[in-house]
Parts: sequence; structure tokens; C-alpha cells
Amino acid sequence: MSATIYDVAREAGVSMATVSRVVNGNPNVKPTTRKKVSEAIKRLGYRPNAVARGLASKKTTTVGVIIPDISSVFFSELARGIEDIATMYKYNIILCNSDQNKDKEIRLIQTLLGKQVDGIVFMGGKIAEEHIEEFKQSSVPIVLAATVDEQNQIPSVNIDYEQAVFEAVSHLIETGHREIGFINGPLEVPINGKYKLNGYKRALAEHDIPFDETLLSVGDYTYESGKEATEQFLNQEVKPTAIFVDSDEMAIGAIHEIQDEGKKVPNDIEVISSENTRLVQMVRPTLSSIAEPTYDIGAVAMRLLTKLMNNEKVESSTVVLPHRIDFRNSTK
Amino acid sequence: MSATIYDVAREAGVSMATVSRVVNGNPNVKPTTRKKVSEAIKRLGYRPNAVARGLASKKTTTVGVIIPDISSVFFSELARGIEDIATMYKYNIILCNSDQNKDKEIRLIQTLLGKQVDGIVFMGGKIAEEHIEEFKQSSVPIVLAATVDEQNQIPSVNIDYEQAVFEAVSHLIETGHREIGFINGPLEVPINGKYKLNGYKRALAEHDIPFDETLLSVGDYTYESGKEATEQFLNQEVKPTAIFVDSDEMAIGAIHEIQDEGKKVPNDIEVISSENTRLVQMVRPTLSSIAEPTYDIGAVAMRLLTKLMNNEKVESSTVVLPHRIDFRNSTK
DNA sequence: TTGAAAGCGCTAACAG
DNA sequence: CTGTTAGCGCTTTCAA
Repeated sequence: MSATIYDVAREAGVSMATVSRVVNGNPNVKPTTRKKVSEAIKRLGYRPNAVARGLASKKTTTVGVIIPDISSVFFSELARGIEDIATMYKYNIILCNSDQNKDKEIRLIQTLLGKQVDGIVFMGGKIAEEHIEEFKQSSVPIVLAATVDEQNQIPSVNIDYEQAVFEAVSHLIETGHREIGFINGPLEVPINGKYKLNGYKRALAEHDIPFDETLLSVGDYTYESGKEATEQFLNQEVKPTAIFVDSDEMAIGAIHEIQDEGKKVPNDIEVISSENTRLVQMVRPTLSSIAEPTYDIGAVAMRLLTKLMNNEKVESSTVVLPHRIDFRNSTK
Repeated sequence: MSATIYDVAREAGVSMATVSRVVNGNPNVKPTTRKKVSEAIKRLGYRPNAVARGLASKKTTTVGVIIPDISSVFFSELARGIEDIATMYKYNIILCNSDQNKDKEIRLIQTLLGKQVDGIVFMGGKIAEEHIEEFKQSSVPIVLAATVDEQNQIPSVNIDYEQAVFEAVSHLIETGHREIGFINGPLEVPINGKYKLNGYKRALAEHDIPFDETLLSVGDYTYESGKEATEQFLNQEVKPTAIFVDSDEMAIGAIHEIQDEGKKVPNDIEVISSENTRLVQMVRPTLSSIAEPTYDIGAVAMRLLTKLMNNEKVESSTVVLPHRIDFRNSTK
């Protein structure tokens, strides 16, 4: 068994309260006493038990992070942003993969709350009533990262997806395209089915181009699904001359499919993606992309959470980060 | 404040010991009592406090994971393997990024131990004396994943790196190459500076090819560093006709540099990488690669840890997983 | 099958 | 500046 605060107290000839004070950097301790205690701590190799501390203080300095899939490039960059800021504020992270499965998400929230985390960063797809209910019952703050709550009841950090897609598609239209394919993510997720799709439609509408359903496809973010969607596009009646793709990985699939069909990017077909992960430079031609500040979304979400956990006042709990479009060689 | 076990006991008209029994599925409870308690639990929305439980039982059902960088494709796949198995055995994971910084690694181990994790999965570069010391002092088991301890004192899960590289390079030699470049990772890491390098040298030696220092380069696993190393190769006296690259991301950089110089892969220069992450199919030509079973290394490491935590006996605590080489289009 | 009671290791008033 | 004393919410003997 390792030493407890009581052992240290005895070794140093003081009370455990005093030991607690020096461990916690309380200034109300005479320097000589502090020294005595510090030495006893060192001698005994004492290390405070965070679980006991958590029980007594009702703070665990641990936050829960629920993420769809840590092995995705997009989410792992987000996670890194979260973790860096957490570390900066002395928190540890309990990381859980949800696979965007609602039941699993609910269960994870409960487990995390049971573990007495001081807060939760949640990333997911659709926020349903059940989520909101859990969130509201929670005694600790929760913030959404790269995840929208359509009713805007839960603190969150995002970009303006609608506007971002609007800009990308408008750019394509303004450089002469009229048949613009859109490989979106699953439409049940509001970011896709609502905001991004609306941005696409608004761009078309503002340029008097009718919406053509055959130019809308849905993938699952994988390379293969981007490739397949593009294959479909290339074999149909109305073929796109430009494609907007909702993820870098799918966009690379799209580019390869186009090239496999003997066509050139960007000369025959232009491609713009969304995410701007490190992948954009790993393909030829390099990928033009909506620069979602992935790492920053995570970092800002965690920072927001720290404020909420400390009851600091925040100007707005719904933060919208700026985006931009990085043009590379998949567009002219 | 949420309900405690005591509230439930009162509500159900039993003692807290009985509540504890039903919560923990102890069979020694009369069915009618069990029912009464279950209802009280539901009525009060009672959720056990894992921190209190952890303090009393000295088990937190939480394990620590120290990883160099969760945003790397390689490590995030490993992490997913770890997390999946952890979930399967009802453990949660505290995830910490170390950036391979020794001091940070040591500090993280101590923090994790302070949080009373039931075990640790460690991924890193070089295992120094200090690490070993911390590990040995630890009262909970530790296993290394994709990380070697040269003295084989700590349980670990790896592949046979030496042999894998030997096979890849031998293949290159046997298909006619004599000038084979090697873009390795940092040499301080034994996996690189010792095992992989030895595999490369052994392949040369067995085919009577002298080792040429100018054909060995060191990168930092990034796309850019792979590109730069290759640029250097292409501009030097002895130019490689084939390159073995220690990571997929660097290998993609290498391929692009070769192509940018107007040469063809694999016709002018062949490339084989190591890792076999999802990236291998996202480049043209697709990448031949040593298939390190990334996800499995994580999964097996976590499985091994569960056995160690439960004091089950394990046949060998140094496990070496099989590897193979997946040939794709970057080789002839 | 159930209950009483003693901790687990620490924090946080409250006194002094 | 330091010590005393309750707990925090749960598990775990030990008895009954």
C-alpha cells in the first residue's frame, strides 16, 4: 500500500489538515512547516489519491469526451484540440467512441456522469430530444463541438456551415459551372441535411439554377463512398462539371474516380471539399477545401467548457468560428 | 443533489448494504426485496457514484492511455483498438497525449497513477531507465503497445519490425534493385534506430550490398519530411531506384516528390511503406506497405492488460503479432 | 437473506 | 498558522 496523507502527517509531526494545505498550495502555512511536510512527502513517496480527493471535494478534474470515431482524421484533430486545452487547465479526458449510435451516446453520457466528470464535450450527429433531456438533467455543463442543436439550447462551437457551402458552391457557379454535384454526408444529421444542403440550394437559387436531385448524393465519409458516388455521377444523364464534397477523404475518392475514368481535375471537373484536414495536400491535384478550423473547434469548445465549469460568465454560449476557403489545385 | 444509496435504502425500507447488493448484482437478495429496491432506484433516478465506489473498492474501472499524438492516423487507429476492447470489458479510458516527450510521459504516468487507474497502456518512443523505474514502482499493470522495451521487462505488443523490414527490402533487392533508399523515423527510437535499421542492413548484407550512408535518411513522419528526404535522394550522387519509407504519410510525400520530378512510380522508382493505414489507398499509385496490424496491436494490448488486471495468468507477456506485406501499385 | 458499522483517503469548515 | 472533526457515497466484513 502506498502512503496516505495520514502517514505523511505522522512522519512530519503535523496534522493531516496541514499536509492537505501544503499539497494544495494553501499559502497559510509557515515556511518551516511547509518544508518539513514537503520532505516527509518526498521521503514517503506520497502521491495524493485523486479518487479520495474527488469524493471529498466533489471535483474530479476530469471531463468526458464523446466522439463518433477517434480514428477519423477529422475527429482526431478535434480531439487533439480538446485535449491540449484540457491539459492547459489541468483536466484529464475520458474518451469514448459512440459511432454516432444514439443509444450508445445516451449510455455514455450516463456512465460519464456516474464517474462524476466535471463536464462533457459532446460530438455527434443528430441531437434528439433524449439527448437534450440528458443534458438538461446533468448537474455539470456540456458543450457540443462540431455538432449542432437545432434549438440552440445547448452551448456549442461550430462554423456557419450553410454560409460556407453557399460560398463554395457560388464560387463554382460564378466560374461557369451549372451542373454541380454535391456528395453530402448522411442527411439525418442536421449539419448535412439541413445547413449544408440549404447552403447548396441557396447558391443555386440565387443564380437561377434549378435544383436537380440527381446531382445530390450521400456518402458515409469514406474514400470508397466518395468514389462510388462519383462513379454514379459520371454515368448518369446529367453529369456534373464540378463537385462539392463534404469530406476530404470522400473528395480524394472522387478525384481518383474522375482520374480513373480518364478525365482531368480540375480541367474536366473541378472539386472542392470540406474539412481541410492534412489530407488535402496528400493528393494530386491538391484539394481546394472549406477550411473548417477543426483543431480550433475542439480547443474553443474545451475552453468554453472550462468557463462553464468555473461559473465564469460567457458572452455567448453558441460560438460560431470563422471559416474560409483554401483554393488549391483541384479548382482552376 | 442527486440521490445517494442511503436515500434509496430509506425509500425502499432496507439497509444500504442491501441496495449495494442489488446494484452490484449480488445474488443473495430475495427477489421481492430486489424488486422493491429496483423500483426505489428508478423512482429516485439513482445513479451510483463511481468515485465513492472507487474509493471503497479500490477499483476505478478506468485505465490510462498515453499516446504520442492522437491526431496521427497510425496512433488513432491504435487508440480505437484499445478503446473497443476496453469498452468490451467495461473499462473507460483516460487519454493523454505525450508528444513523445520524456518528462511529459513521466508526469502523465504519475498523474494517471494518482487518479488510481486500474492499468495503463503506454505508447511512446524510447523507453528509458526512468520509465522502467516508474513502471516497476506502479502497483497496477502496464503494457506497451507498438513500443519496445529493449530489455523486455515490461509486457508489450508489437510486430517483428526487424524481420518485416528485412522482408520488404529483400523483396526490393530480389527484384533487381541495388540502390535502395530508406527514409526512417527518428533513430533515438529503438524500433527505428535499432530494429528497422538492422532489418535493412541485414537485407543488404545477405545480398552482398554494402551499406551506403547517403541512402539513409531520417524524417519525422510528416508528408513534408518524406518529400524533402526524397528530394535530397534525387539530387545526390547515388540515387535510389527504390525507397523503403517508414510511414504511409512520408511515403505519399515521397511518391509526390518523385512525380513532381517527372519520374514515375513504380517504373522509375519503386516505393514500399510501413503502417498500412487507410492512407495507402488514397494515393496514386496505391501504396505497397508492410501491414502492421495497427488496430489489433491496440486491441491485443488492451486485452493483455485486462488479464493482468484480473491476475489471470498469461502465457507470454511479450506478444509479437504477425505481419505481412501488402503489395499494391507502387511496386512492380 | 439482511443489517450494522467500520473504513477508503481526502477536503473543508470551525476552533483556537 | 495549525489541529479537530465531520463527512463525501460506497463496499465489505461480521453478525444476526
